[in-house]
This record gives sequence, structure tokens and C-alpha cells, in this order.
Amino acid sequence: MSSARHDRQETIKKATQLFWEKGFHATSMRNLQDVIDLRPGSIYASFGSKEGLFRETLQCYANSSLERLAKHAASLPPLDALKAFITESVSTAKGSSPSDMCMLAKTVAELTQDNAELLAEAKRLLKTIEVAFTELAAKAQQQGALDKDKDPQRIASFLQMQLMGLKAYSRATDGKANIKALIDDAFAGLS
Amino acid sequence: MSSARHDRQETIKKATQLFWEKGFHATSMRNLQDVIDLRPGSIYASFGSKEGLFRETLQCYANSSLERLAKHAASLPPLDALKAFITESVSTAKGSSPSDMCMLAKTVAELTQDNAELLAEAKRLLKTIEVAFTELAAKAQQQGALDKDKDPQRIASFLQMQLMGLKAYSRATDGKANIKALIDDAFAGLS
DNA sequence: CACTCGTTTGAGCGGTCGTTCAATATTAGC
DNA sequence: GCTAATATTGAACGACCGCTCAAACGAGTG
Repeated sequence: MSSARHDRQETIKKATQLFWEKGFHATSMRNLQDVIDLRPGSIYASFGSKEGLFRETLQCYANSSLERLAKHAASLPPLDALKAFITESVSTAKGSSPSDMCMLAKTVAELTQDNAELLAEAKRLLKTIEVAFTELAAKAQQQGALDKDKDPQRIASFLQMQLMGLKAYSRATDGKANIKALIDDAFAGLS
Repeated sequence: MSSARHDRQETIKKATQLFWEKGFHATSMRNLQDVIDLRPGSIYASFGSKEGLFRETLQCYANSSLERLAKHAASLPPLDALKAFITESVSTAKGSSPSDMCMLAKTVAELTQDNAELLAEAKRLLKTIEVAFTELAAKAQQQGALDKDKDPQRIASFLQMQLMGLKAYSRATDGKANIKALIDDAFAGLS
């Protein structure tokens, strides 16, 4: 269980791509077997179930999102980092990435109480991203880039909501819409 | 085919509730058979396939959305009607309605090219709602409630994006978030 | 009431689903 | 190089999927 012959991280990455593209229900185990090149026994020995594997892909996705955000925060002022992160999230979603949607938002949209644990996990991971937003918003206030009378929490939830809306709208319009204008409008009330 | 013994509209309504709640893939025909109280033969005689029935539920959902919007537009100034519609869409979604999500946005998020026709239909219906937004935005400009140098098309797409984001965020937070504040923030740039 | 013809029924089809487990292959320790 | 321990394989399982169709039903007509 602990020392697998295959590269666990690599396996999760490949599974993430597939789940992200097709969603939980539309992805079959046989689909996964082909993509991650493992037979059912190995998958179940490593991850326990389809749900178990999916949970790890959610965490993988959330981690890489947080890393992207941190990368921008390291080289840009907080508010610019937030805008850069959101712009990147929405626009890179148009081409190379599996779906145009946020995988966590897509999961929250798809799942019901029939998969309560996965639904709760996706919500929890979204919250961790929002917390990172809150920290950056607070930092922006300290640096005077943002009104100090605004609640950083409220700004963070607003940005999270914008990100969800932007990705969903981008997908609904096949990226034909003027996304850049929409992002500018979204940030208009802040800067 | 044309004269069914069951109430076709009532059947579609019930199916809409179920599809809206669980999504296309997670809703089984046996599920539907129970809810709409028809046996498979009748369903296939009336709607042809699961996809055919789903398509009609999408149209049913879009129509009732457009009717709600028209209802508000009949008794309120254009901009207030838009805000009332969005507020209603997001807040009624918290309780009685099947999902907290917009059924069309949920469908666009869930489906892939494996169901290309349904995906295209959901996108098309979203666009019809956006067109209604555009008309109201233009009317608001004529009445001086909105800057005339803003493109009504751009305002409409912004509002559509906001609506998608609000519903998705509301679902992700179990409606615990301060949705009213978010709506105010969303409209802050307009009024 | 008998006949007609479109509607409804529901058992059941072929296929795919997530999952299991005995058999096999691979590695690590001596 | 043998053995014990562990990872991997893949055929197969029961359950459920979307869907079909011969048979039963029932409203309208004469």
C-alpha cells in the first residue's frame, strides 16, 4: 500500500486531467484504467475506490491552484497578484486545460448528497482558496491599495464568486466572449 | 404521439425538477419512471430518448426563467427588474428549488462533447436569457438609469456572469454566505 | 356492445458500471 | 538463489444502465 511500483503523484495527475474534463459520474473506471495505465486491482489497492481516487485528484487540483496563486503573490503586489491569478485561471482554461471550468466548482455543481463526502471535500477546498484570497486582500489593505473600511472576507468571497462566474461564463460561450472586459468590470469596484 | 393520455407539460415539469436536482448523468430512467409515474414505453413514445426528455426540460426551465424576468420587467424599472430577477434566482435557490444552481449553467458544466446536442442547446438557451438582459439594459439606458456610453451587450454578459457566479458560490457555501452583500457588490459598478 | 387503433405496460435485452480476488509477477532480505 | 512479502494483473461478478416490443388496455365511434 505504502510503496507502490507506479508513481503515485503521476497517477493522480493523469486522473485529475480526466476527472476534470469529464466530471465524476461521466468518468468510468475503465476510462481511468486506460489513461493512468493501471489495472483495477492496482487502483483499488492504492486508492480504495473511485471516490478515494477522486478525492485525491480534488486535493491535487486545489494544491496546484494555491501554488499558482502563491507564485503570483511572490512577484506582484497583492491586488495585482489576485487579478493575475484570476486572469490566468480563466484564460488558460480556454485551451490546454481539460475543462473550461474550475474543477472544484464543477464538482460542487455536479455532486449531490449521494456523494456527501466528496461534495463536502470540494467545498472545503474552495474555502481554503478563499482564505488565501482573504489574506491577500488584507495585505492589499495594509499597503493602501484597497479601502481599509472594506471587509477583506467580503472582498475574498466576492472574488471567489467572480472567478466561478467567469469560468462558467467562459465555458458557456466557448471563450468567444470578451473575457478581458468582464474581468476588468469585475475588478472595477475594487481598484 | 401527439395525443398522450398523460399531461405532457406536467410530466416535463416533474422531470425538470429531478434533472435539475441530480443532473443529466446522475438521473436514471428508473428514477424518472418513479417521479413522473410512467413506464419506459410511454416515456420513449413521448420523448424518444433520455436526451429528448432532457432537452425539453431545459427548454421548460429556460421558459420559466424568461417568464419570471418578464414578470419583474412589467412592474419595475428595467435595472430594478434585473436586480430583482437575479436576487430571486439566487435566493429562492437556497430552499425550495431542486438545486442551488442554474440548471442551464449546471448542464453546461456537466456535459461534454459526448452529448454535443444537449450542450449546444443549453448554451443557446443561456444566450436567449442574455438577450433579454441586453434588451432591459438598453431600455435602462434610454430611461437614463444607466450610462449611455456603456455597451448594453457588455452589461448583459456581465450580469449573466454574475448570476452564474452567485448561484455557484451560493451552492458552494450552502447559502451561509452573505449573498445580499455579494449582489450589492455585483451591481455596484452599474447603478 | 363490439370493433378499432393509438397509448401504456413491464419483463427483459445487451451492455457497462464499480468492484473483487485468486493467480501471477516483482522486489527485498538473507 | 531461495524465500517471504508485496504489488499487479485481468477475468469475472452482481447490479444497474438506457432502451425495446409483444401484449394488454381504454377512449371514441357506429
